[in-house]
Amino acid sequence: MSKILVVEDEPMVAEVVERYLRRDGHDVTIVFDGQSAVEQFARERADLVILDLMLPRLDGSAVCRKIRATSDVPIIMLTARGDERDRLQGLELGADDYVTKPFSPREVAARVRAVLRRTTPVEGRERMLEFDRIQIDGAHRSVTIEGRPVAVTVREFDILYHLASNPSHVFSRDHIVASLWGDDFVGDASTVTVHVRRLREKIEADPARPRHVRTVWGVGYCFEP
Amino acid sequence: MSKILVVEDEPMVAEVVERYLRRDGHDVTIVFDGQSAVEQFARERADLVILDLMLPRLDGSAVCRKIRATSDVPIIMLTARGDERDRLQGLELGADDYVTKPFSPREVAARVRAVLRRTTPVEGRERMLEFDRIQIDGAHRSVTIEGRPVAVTVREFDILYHLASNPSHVFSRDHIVASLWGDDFVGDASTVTVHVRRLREKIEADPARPRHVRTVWGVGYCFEP
DNA sequence: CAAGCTCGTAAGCCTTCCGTAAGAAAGCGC
DNA sequence: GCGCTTTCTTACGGAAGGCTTACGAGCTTG
Repeated sequence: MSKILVVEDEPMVAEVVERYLRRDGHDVTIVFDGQSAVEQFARERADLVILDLMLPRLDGSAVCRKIRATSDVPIIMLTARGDERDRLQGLELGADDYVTKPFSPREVAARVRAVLRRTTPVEGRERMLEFDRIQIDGAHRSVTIEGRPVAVTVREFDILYHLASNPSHVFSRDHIVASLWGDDFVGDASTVTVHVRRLREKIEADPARPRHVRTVWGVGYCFEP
Repeated sequence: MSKILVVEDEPMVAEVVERYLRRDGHDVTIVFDGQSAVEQFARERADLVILDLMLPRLDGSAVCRKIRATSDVPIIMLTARGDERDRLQGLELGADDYVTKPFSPREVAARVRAVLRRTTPVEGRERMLEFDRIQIDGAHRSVTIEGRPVAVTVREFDILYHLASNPSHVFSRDHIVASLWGDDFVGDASTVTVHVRRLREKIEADPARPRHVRTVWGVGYCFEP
């Protein structure tokens, strides 16, 4: 989904944050000190930066300034405590949001979603996904295969869109349910199976040997162009 | 559904939480102090731990550290508001989620569902391991050899990934079983042998003379790029 | 209100995978 | 080379996961 650079010197913290962000479908890179952060960002622009304030070699505020000198990338600061001075400093430096330690990784993931929603103008849910054989129009919620329009239902579209927005990434049934139905859905994840079945019936040439919506045994489904 | 260990010294709170979790179909064990928590966890691994921070005998952060030393089990912390936050600081992010008192049991149950949903689908390691001849993609759970995709099963992938994440390091069969199946696996370690055999059949040019997954006689297996 | 969709659930079937056991082969010490 | 241990190889029954189908509930449409 988005490329995120995490700058955090505590490996355990970095790893947990990474896990949660990956689970949201992001592409995560981790560096452990300020100097590496600046170099990594110069080498490959990220869509969002998560930046610890206390860092070895080059501290967070300096990193923030250096990045801000060349980019408007959204930055989320991790500050040591609920210290007002840190917060102000962070916002002054041009951070978009801050999270104070101790924090739950879940909270960070939520902030990331919020910031991305804010900074990625409407594009998120209405992208046009185009592949050789199949086009998926997020704005019109329509699907065409080899130029032929195909009628899919709401659920079918959501699943297809979700899978196709990260081609060849494997999503478990549970993940799909959580993403599309919400965390409070009480039902069975096997309902996804049925929707996928019906979806295949419509978009696959041979539903028994699916080409686009693949089953990864024991794991979940993935979309292949 | 899942085995949950609740560590909470206030019997009434513990009981209410238990009732709600049982209603979700979980298997609940309750202990009332930190020392018992560690012992109980050593005796029988839980799928998730709910851990009060204020505990007699051994406090929550110490319990968390002890558990974290041997396991990645998801932990949800119960913390009192305000004054407890400082103590959490030393704890950093050993926990996967926090709930602050006073809380509704309903909320705890919801968090449990959310955390389990996040942690159940295949462990969160998703690094890309790239070598000259072979690439192992943790996110896609796919393996390619000389550009050719190879279909491997869940177990085979887990073993390969585990070996390849430490190239040239020798892992004993028992170690592999413990890491991938969990300590409570009752079966024989020879099952690893069979999986390795099947894996070689897929990724080795000459399975009888393996190049990547080597046997170290009397010790175990190791991966060589 | 009837007809038509869509959705979620349940049940049975089928495929794939897993763990075990048992004999064969290979490596090691002597 | 000989006995011993460790690993390889193979086959098989059971388990787990996925597929398919059918059906009833809820909604929309005519």
